[in-house]
Amino acid sequence: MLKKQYRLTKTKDFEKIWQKGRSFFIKEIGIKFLANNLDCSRFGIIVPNKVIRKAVLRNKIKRRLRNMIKKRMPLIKEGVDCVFLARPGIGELTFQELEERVDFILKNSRFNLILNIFKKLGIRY
RNA sequence: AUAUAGAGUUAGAAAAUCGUUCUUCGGGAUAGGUGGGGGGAGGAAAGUCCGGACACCUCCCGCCUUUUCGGCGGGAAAGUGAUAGUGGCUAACGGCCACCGGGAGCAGAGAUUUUGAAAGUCUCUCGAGAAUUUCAAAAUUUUCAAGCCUAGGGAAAGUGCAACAGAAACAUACAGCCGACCCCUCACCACUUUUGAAAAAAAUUAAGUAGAUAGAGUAAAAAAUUUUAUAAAUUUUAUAAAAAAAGAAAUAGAAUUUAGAAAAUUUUUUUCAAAAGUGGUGAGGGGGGCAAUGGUGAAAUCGUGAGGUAAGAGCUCACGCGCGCCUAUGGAGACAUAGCGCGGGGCAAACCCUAUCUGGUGAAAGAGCAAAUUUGGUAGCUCGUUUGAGCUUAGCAGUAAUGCCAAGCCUAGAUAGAUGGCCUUCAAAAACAGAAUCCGGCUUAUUAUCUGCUUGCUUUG
RNA sequence: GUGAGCGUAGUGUAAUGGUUAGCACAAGAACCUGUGGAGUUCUUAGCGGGGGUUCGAAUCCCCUCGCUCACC
Repeated sequence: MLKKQYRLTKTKDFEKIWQKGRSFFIKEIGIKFLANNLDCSRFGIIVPNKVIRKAVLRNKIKRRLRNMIKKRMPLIKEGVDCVFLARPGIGELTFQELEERVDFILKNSRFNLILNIFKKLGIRY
């Protein structure tokens, strides 16, 4: 789990992001985000009941996404609220495949979600 | 020892690292944060098919306080819905336990049939046949241990339903059978009565006659007289009785005597004809009796057999089945057995009736704190919330479900919702699957391991 | 968490407990036409699954699977 300050907990926040946020979707996964006025970024994960029927699988995907986010926390820009949305087909992916998809979303530099610290440091990501 | 329907147990372990939640401890003035220790999904957490706990609300009753408000205790009429063998268990249940009834039916056992083998017996054509017994196999069938299935009140309150087929689906009609009973018609037979005809016999009358013939045969009858009696007149008369006269005579009557008809009438018998009546037989019709027969169907007035009857029928009997406001015995009871009686279709998972249970709403119940913004209240936060119909072990009661009691233990509590990522070893780490107020059941999904009541087979004693 | 409804050929849909589950479109074959379309004729293919009640179940009852909707 993320710490509480990095989590989105209120229904209103979700609604706000859903209405005003910008989005990017691929087949298995999508992301919506909106700038907030805080120092840190907050994250939420949505795995709808209709996409995955079984509760065990649903929890598993949440756990995996949480872990991935945790690993990439330092790379992500501050002051953004992100909501990850699972889409049909995500249940058949392995851990590595899901990791690739998440990286693909985050790397999409159109929205400058990932900081350019790597470039500054000279590390190739 | 092995296999096993069914039933039950367990649900990974150890190690490293990154990370999460609850709790506890440390330093710290507090908060935030940080460090150490400990705990952290299931047998189904699932489906939501039932039942309860808990909370509030509605209505009614009682008590307390009271102008009211309110507090405590008890209860749920109708309706709706549910349940349905008996007894027990339970907080409660549609659950569980034990039993009862019903069903299907494996093994086993019995019976029948067939086939084969063996044994002795009998027969004769002397190498075949016959039946019997024993053994084995197969088929059919009966009874069926253990185990399995069973929503199992009421069809002797009422309504309703049963396609097609069938005469007919619960009401007795139709076809049909019968000809016992009643009525009518026809035919035949028998009997009785009446009438008529014919024949025969007998009797009566005719008639001891007619008529004919042939005999026999002699003194009777009558008259007169006398006597007696009676009656009337008084001499006599009448009647009756007796006696005598009367003989070869009197032409001695063919008077007498013997034999002897017919017609007619009546009766009986027989035959024939007609009418009426009675009875029988046969045929037909109507009334009547019957529900056996009708082959269809899932189901046909209980089944089979015998008696019985005009024909038939539980009409009677035997065996078997069913039912009961009945009796006895056994049982706590369902019920069982025996007797007695009845007389006998199905469906209530069709409506319905009976009995029992059921007031309503669900954690989005409910209680509290409370920002911007003073009251109230909203956002939000906290509680409810995991010490409970709890778990483990032992003892006692009970066939069991379960209950009582003792000791020990505390064993998830999240709230965008906690167990994951990477990696090593244990052979393989898996299947179904994730708590959301809690608990008891049911149902469904599913893997591996273990136990082994029962049963089968084998071995040993 | 609570409540309601639905499931029938490839698709859409009908049905009183009782005929061989009907209809339309689609699919296939044949005919027709110079060819195609249209048309005509024929064929294929079905009650979500399991169990029960009943003589008989798509229909009644129970369990289950799947789908949809409503409340918040």
